[in-house]
Amino acid sequence: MDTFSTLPRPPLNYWLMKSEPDECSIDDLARAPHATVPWIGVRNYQARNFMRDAMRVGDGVLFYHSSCPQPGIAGLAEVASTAYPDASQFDPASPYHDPKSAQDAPRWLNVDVRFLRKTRLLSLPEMRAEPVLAGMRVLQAGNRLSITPVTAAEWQCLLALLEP
DNA sequence: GCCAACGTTGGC
DNA sequence: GCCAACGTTGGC
Repeated sequence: MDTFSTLPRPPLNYWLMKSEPDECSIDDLARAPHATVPWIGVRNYQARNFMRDAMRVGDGVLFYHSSCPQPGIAGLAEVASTAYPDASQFDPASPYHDPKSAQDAPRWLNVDVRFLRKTRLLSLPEMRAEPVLAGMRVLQAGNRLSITPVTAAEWQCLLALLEP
């Protein structure tokens, strides 16, 4: 019997995180140093709060390709850090520059995301065909939130669909 | 290019 | 604090 199995342990969470493949594709993530990228550029308070308040190291991440010819889930990743100030908000040369954010009170945060593996491209129509996934935010019309929570049931269903 | 959805801005 | 106008996202 595993002695450690009785120790209290915070449950992991699951997330879907959108990335435009022109900006950072699943292949870009795989090739990044340590196969890890800082998830910079989030400028939405709800998405920021997910990173700040709910993400833990080791949380599962569905890497989603958005605004591209074949939108859908392209790979699996994991949360590799807790949230810390997003440096790009203070860089005037960055498209993510926020002149209203102060150095001593950073408005925007990011976590690091680490590559786990590429999957086949799981398309939106395929996801819509699964009743278990019907409630996913990414399937709702007009959804713009770039980070959304995924339930354990949705996660299990998606992993099964992604089996090679 | 269209358009639905939704966050942000700014006048009052 | 309200709310109309505007801008952005993002699938189709």
